Amino acid sequence: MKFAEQLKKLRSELHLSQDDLASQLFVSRQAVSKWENGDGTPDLKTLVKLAEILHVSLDTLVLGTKPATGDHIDSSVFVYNPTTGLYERRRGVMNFWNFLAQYWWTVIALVATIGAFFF
Amino acid sequence: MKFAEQLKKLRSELHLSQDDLASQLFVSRQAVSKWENGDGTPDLKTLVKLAEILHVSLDTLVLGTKPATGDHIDSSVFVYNPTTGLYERRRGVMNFWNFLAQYWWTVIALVATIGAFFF
DNA sequence: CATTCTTTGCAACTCCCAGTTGCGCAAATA
DNA sequence: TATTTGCGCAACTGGGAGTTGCAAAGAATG
Repeated sequence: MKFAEQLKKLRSELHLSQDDLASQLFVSRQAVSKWENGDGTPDLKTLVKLAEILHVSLDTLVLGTKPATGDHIDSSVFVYNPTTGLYERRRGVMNFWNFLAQYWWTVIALVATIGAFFF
Repeated sequence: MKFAEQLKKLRSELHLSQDDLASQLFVSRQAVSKWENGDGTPDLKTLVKLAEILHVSLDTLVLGTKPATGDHIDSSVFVYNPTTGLYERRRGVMNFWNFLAQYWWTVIALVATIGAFFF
């Protein structure tokens, strides 16, 4: 059971703060602190999200063991594009404008909906 | 999250009763029943023991998949800073809600601004 | 140096839910 | 028919997962 150390190690390797993790997991920063200090463990659902964020298998995250090498695609790094039918390397950082480029319709809908309240 | 089905499947494959599992895990028989019916999840410590008894990896038990191969650092989450000479963290892929979590104030401002046009 | 900002740990509290006990119900098995 | 095995559901309880609040050590910034 190397979860605590693994978490701290993997998190620092990604240059993430406890706060960064916490916000992505929708828990408080102190919760993450407890996990790393062995003062508690996350629930299963959160644990799965953690493994995704840290890009490791559950076995690596919890036990610190290296998983057997396989030849399948890591879904956390590649995303399936239904249009092309291919696995494509995902984008990196998404800034505000990248976001708008992809979700402009959502924003419009949001504005329209909220705007409706003012009439 | 296929834990419930996986547990039931793996257990029956080994011809074990819920009672058998429960006694090995030092929990009540009904606890195992809840897990299989999706009415709850075991704690992390118990989960690890469960994977051992069932002779499967945590990923197989929880996700129904083989352990991920990509237990490596995703270089796309780093950017090189020529000034500091260091690799610094940058944010990964954002989904809609992650975005809102960080830019909710911007969205509010945006809505307010656009809304002003209607008055 | 003084002053913020960032990152983290610890104490105290709340309350949710994992686990328990108890009961009932089908199927086997004798 | 009785008995055993295997399982699910309702009701309850206690521990701990998560929270807020406070404080400290470094790192920036001026």
